[in-house]
Amino acid sequence: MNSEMVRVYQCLCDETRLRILNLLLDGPLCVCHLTEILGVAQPKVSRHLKALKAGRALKTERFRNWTICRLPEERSPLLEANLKCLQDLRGDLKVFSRDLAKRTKLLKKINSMKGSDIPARLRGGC
Amino acid sequence: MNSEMVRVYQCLCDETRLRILNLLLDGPLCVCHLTEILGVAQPKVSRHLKALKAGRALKTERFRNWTICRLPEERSPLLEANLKCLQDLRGDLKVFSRDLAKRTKLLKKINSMKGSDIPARLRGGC
DNA sequence: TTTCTGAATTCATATTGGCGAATATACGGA
DNA sequence: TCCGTATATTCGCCAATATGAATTCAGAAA
Repeated sequence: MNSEMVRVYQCLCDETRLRILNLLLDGPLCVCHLTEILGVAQPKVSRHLKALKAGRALKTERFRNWTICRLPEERSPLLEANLKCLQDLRGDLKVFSRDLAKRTKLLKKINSMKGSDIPARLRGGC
Repeated sequence: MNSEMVRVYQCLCDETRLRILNLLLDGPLCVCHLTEILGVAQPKVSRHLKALKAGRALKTERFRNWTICRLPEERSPLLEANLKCLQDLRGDLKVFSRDLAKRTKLLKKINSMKGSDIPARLRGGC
């Protein structure tokens, strides 16, 4: 060690990071939308994203000015199991449900605006 | 939060604590045996045990001079899932296998000594 | 009571981690 | 080229955590 295991747990043991993973379970988001939904300062979000990347729990992709965040397609068994746990438990925790509701609302607002030229695979993001 | 979730992850994100959980998956152990198997200082073990208890990932029981450590019978879904992960992954990580081998050796040595008067449910412990 | 063993706690210190505020960088558009 | 938007990084600070060494505490045995 610090084995893969410890690194994964290290990035799971923070509330903000769990909230981010919870949001990304429903699809990609750009940093600015994450920031808005979470209601925290942007540098803070950025730092937590870095931590998640260090634990291989997050991938980012640049599109124009935006950084699109998503869960990695290939995940260690440990990460996979814990994402599933998060899925299962999200309903029980107010923070998580509230974030998801905000997410839905925000994306609806965006989609109702003039058609964006953002590629489909990034949609829902920015 | 700090929800149950974060607390669980907090106690999983340390190598020594994972090693302890790994050992306890195979049955109870007293603090002195844990100390010997792990090969670390006793106060350090003691402190990590305290951390595990804080995350409800460990129960202790006093018997004479010894403190017997075991996994709690009732575990949150999150803890349960991660203990299962540990089971699955233990074979891949040298530290874990080495600890288990040491454990086996130590217990064999102890059992070959004069019959102890320790209750059966604590056996394997001290 | 004294002594011994096993375990927990304290102390001082070092390391890490998170945070807000400010600043820097990257990049597209005017 | 200059500007504005989106994101990342740096800095200074504080809180939390980990550690070794020493000490204390609890209980059993002599």
